[in-house]
Amino acid sequence: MSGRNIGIKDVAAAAGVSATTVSQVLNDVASARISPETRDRVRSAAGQLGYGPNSVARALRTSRTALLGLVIEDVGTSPHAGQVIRGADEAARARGYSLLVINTAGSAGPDAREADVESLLVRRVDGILYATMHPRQLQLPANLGDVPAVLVDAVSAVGAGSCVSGFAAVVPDDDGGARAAVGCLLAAGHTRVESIGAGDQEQGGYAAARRILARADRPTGLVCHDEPMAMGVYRAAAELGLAIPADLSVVAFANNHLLAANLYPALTTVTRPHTEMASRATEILIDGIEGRADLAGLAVHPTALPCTLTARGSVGPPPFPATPRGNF
Amino acid sequence: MSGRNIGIKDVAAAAGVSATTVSQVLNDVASARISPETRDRVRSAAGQLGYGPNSVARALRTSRTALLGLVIEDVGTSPHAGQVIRGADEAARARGYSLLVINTAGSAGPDAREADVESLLVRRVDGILYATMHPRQLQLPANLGDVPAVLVDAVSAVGAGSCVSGFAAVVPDDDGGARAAVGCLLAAGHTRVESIGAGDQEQGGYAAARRILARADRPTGLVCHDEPMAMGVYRAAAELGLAIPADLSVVAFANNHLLAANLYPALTTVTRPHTEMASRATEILIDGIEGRADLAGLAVHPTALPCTLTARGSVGPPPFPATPRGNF
DNA sequence: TTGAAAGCGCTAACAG
DNA sequence: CTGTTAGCGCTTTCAA
Repeated sequence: MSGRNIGIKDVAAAAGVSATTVSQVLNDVASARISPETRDRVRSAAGQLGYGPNSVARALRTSRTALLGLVIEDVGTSPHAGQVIRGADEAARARGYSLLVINTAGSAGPDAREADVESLLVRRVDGILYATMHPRQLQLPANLGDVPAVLVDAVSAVGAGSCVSGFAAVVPDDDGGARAAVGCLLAAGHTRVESIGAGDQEQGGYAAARRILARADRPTGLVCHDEPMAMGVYRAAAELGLAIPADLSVVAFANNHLLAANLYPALTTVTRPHTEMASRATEILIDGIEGRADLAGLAVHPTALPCTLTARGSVGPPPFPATPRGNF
Repeated sequence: MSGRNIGIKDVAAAAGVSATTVSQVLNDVASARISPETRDRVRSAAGQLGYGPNSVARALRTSRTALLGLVIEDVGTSPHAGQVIRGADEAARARGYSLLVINTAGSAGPDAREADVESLLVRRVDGILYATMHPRQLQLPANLGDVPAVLVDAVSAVGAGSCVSGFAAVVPDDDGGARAAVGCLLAAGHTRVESIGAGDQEQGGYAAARRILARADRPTGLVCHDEPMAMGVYRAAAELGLAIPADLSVVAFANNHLLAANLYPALTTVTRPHTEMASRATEILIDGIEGRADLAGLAVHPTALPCTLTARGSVGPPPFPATPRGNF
């Protein structure tokens, strides 16, 4: 029942004051000297009537919408787009902002990207979060510069090196994540650790894993760059008679909790902090909008957030003696 | 450079006409009689100046924001929240609307849900899409009724039966999906088909699968209610020496393409049409907002959209003779 | 300590 | 065929 159609002047009438006073009381205007009694009267009248401000009118007047645009790649395909949205939503809400979300194809060209941003600018968003699904350099749409903007998971191709025209960015500390992955294998006692990655994607890493694991000097620990690879490794290991983790330990960069937890053995993962990156980026953006932070200054170096190692069942001590068992 | 700060009167001045004329030309107002020459002059002036309408001012004037609220459960946890967002985004954009997205915890109580909706109402959204992550009856927040609303993946607990207070809803045709799942097993020649579902969730269905597959009269085809169960079945089968699909065929309700495609053998799935449900719901909602459809009328029966069977590698003909091999 | 007045940019009656 | 006028609900000088 909260009256969506009663306005400031209804409250004013009910409280026996002017609209100005209502506005000042309800917005806690610092410079306004208003007696405590009046304040009470206004507030209770507002409460009584179920008054809620009309954010559209306010936006028109102040030219601030408290709307944040979120451009996000491949929502619905990528497993972690949702985490980005959640992080941004939480942080935005905590500071009184709302999220205008727009999906963009990872494959989209510059024109389409510019149109996506434009559709947010038309809405007069106060700022834009630009999230990509894989950490990378990005050719950004030119109109992104029309409002404060922060990148999530990507760094500006333009800004790299030339500190001047870049955007503030929040990225995962992949190097640290890789160190953590290798480190957990070393800590378990492994000495022969390899990684299979970007170049080995046929059949989700299965072929590469077959090749690697068939070698006499095969590694006892493997770091995978994503989930499909880990699954390929599991399959290859099973076929070669190698048990995980008894004969082979596996760690993977992965964000699909559902998958990692339900593999057998459950997959030890390094996860990128998508939710945190998004909420951090959102806070930076809002600070920038509100003049609490200098976005241009922050653009010089991206903010890197640590990845998290989640130990599950796929890492154990190396076999000893470390002789390949083969497929008998 | 599209001038975000040049207004209708700048265009009017440039074209030598009044603001009214500009507004009418640019909005193609049907009742306006304006000469073609004037129209041209206005349009080219607008183009020249890079004029874009101020949607905030327009919203204030017309009390229509062209904003749709999307309340969505467990973004970031659920694998298909993204698909819902994508479907809604596409449909909304196609009709000139934008999406205000808000995440809500699946576990949230009525008060929190009401607050979530309230935060959208404050923004003066023209309508709300309310998406849950599992098809089910739902206790809806009371204030959802304040604007046109359509449910995605859920039906109103209130509206069930009593056609009066319900909301229009778009749901998956799970029955049809189940028939398709069973049907593809029958078509492959199976005669002993079972399903493992809601009651068997410990260890993702692994325990249930062990039990079922150990029986002498074990089924040769299994329908799983979700991905973790399918993974549990794969594991149980492997341990019991049952090959998929030679000894056991598996179909699962699943939306995680990444997972299904990378299991070995790849998992045959029945997928719920989340993207289509969302875009359909969005269209219905917009039709309702624009007076082209009667949402109350649609509330009587939810719109059910068909699930899709994707044949991958986990279904084959049953073993013949169909004798259990056991674990020798 | 409070109120009157102006105006954000736009649209919609109504007059010409 | 086109322009004038009013006003959406709010904030913000400025004056009282």
